[in-house]
Amino acid sequence: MEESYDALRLENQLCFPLYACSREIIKQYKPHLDELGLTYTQYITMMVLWEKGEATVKELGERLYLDSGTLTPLLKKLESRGCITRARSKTDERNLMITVTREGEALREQAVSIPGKMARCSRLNEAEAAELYRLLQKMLGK
Amino acid sequence: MEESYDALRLENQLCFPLYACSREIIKQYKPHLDELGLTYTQYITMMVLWEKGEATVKELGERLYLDSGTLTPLLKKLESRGCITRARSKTDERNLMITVTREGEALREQAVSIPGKMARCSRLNEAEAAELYRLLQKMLGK
DNA sequence: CGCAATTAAATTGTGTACAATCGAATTGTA
DNA sequence: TACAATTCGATTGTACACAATTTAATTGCG
Repeated sequence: MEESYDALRLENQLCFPLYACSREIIKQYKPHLDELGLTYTQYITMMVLWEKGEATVKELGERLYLDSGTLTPLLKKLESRGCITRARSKTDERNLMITVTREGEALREQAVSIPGKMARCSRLNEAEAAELYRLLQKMLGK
Repeated sequence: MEESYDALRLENQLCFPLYACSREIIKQYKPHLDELGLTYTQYITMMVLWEKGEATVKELGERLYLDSGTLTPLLKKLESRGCITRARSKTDERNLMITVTREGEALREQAVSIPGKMARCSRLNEAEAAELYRLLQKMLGK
């Protein structure tokens, strides 16, 4: 009747350190993002938009693995802050086009120093970070 | 005036794949956890409790990197489902002792098959999973 | 063409996360 | 021993996440 519950131990899960690590690092971003008045999710959304200039909600969702239930309220907040505009596409009104404003572009200049600050306090060296990146991409099927 | 915003590209972040990967894997747990009526956070909480039999809210928080703002409502739900009991410690009333009930213990038998099911659909081989685990632990300062 | 199927966002409801604050119990020290 | 400081959990408020449903626009097929 003695059963082994070893597989159920928290230390034997890969998912838990992934989940914990993700949240811990997002916490480390917070003081830097507070200076810009952005949350982490808003920050990665702006990253996609800074890179492309504009994108539909659908494209943002595919890139960030987020759905409209998360993005719609988040984008409305970014709009009310003046960082982006939201407008239906002329050619297909189902699509909502998100565009970075001048004010949103200005925020980019403040954001550009953040990756360096974060890299400096990482516990991994460059090779380890690269390997971690590779494994995560593989896990995501990329 | 030409500036490099390369560091701000989503592909150049370590945090984003970590965050995306964590959420994608938690989604893969969902159909299995639905059968037990547990959310992912409730599942890892039960994992700690199954292992120890009982723990204070503080101990759970340290182990799971969660605070009372998250744990208090979650534990009340687990209590109302009959999986755990919540009782103040006799020796120090500030501590709330969480104990697994017989019903909570029964859930463990259903949960024990989950890690195997999850491992089988992973895209990483055993060596890669071990290396990923090591890097995440190092990142967490463990 | 007409209309069913599909698509894109928005909405609704539940459940985390987490910062900040509060209140009760305990501890350390003058 | 008073009492300030600390500790633990609960509460409040904001912001995601995400499943499920709804609404409006577009597409494709008979």
